[in-house]
Amino acid sequence: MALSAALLAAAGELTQRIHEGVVARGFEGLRPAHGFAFARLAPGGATVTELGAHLGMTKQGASQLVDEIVRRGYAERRPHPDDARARLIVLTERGRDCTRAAEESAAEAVAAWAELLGEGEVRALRDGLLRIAPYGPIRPAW
Amino acid sequence: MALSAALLAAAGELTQRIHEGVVARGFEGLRPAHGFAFARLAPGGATVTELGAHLGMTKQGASQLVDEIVRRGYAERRPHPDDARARLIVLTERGRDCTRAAEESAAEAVAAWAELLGEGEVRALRDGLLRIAPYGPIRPAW
DNA sequence: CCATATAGTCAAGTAGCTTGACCACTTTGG
DNA sequence: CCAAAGTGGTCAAGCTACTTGACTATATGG
Repeated sequence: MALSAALLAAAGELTQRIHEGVVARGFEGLRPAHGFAFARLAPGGATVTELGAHLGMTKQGASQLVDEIVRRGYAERRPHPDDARARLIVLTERGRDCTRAAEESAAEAVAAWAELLGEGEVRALRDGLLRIAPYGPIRPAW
Repeated sequence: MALSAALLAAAGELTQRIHEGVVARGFEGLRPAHGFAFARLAPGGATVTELGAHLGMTKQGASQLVDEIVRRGYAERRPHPDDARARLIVLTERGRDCTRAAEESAAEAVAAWAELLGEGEVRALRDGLLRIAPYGPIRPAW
């Protein structure tokens, strides 16, 4: 098995585990894509257009995604402090709870790997991946 | 940035690069999901049901995907040698060319990483990921 | 042989996007 | 200061890649 196949398989596995962990902690009706939205919203919120750029989709698509998470109580639309056209999307308390749940699930998955590989090798993995992965908009893995 | 985020970002980046490489080599109208189908079909073909299980979708969904790649000349449906109900989906010559193009693109991306990390570290990355990634059906990364 | 299971397809429905049109507000520059 | 162009957001319609449900053809096990 090649590096590329292993990487994609590991990413798929991780996504699945995070999602299962989030559901197990009582947050339903969410898809993995929402997690990336939450991550972008968590530090201070974002506009719909910024969110769309981050997720690699149109602002209309992002707006629909925001509709969903607002309807489920994870976020809310506030007037933007500096621009009357814009709205600042911010997480609610429930949204922050859910974000923490996702972080815990991710940490759990990584901890399971640490048992297989050992702490040192996990750190090496992390460092290698960090040097590979560029910052920027999220891309769907497939 | 955490390991999990780096892993997902690297996987997204890789998928994007493979896809770009495949397009650059003249194979259009394909999505990343098709690559996983090709990988399953390459060694001796598979039935629609097997393909669906591998891709984590229903047999109807897999059948529609097969319709597409057959229409574009990448695969063909043959009678199954042992079971008159079933059909064996096999890659055409063009399908095998496309599979090779994808492998080349993946190798190119990995080679670029090797320049950043060095051969040894890439091998370490590969080994670590292989010990993490289980075999089994493909899961969408999100 | 007959009952049940399995492979595949057809048809209709759905979710999650896209594109296009539009309004509200902001920025730019003469 | 104001007109023109740009930007943020939404609404509506359409599309695509799936899903579920129903069905036919073949296989399998008692």
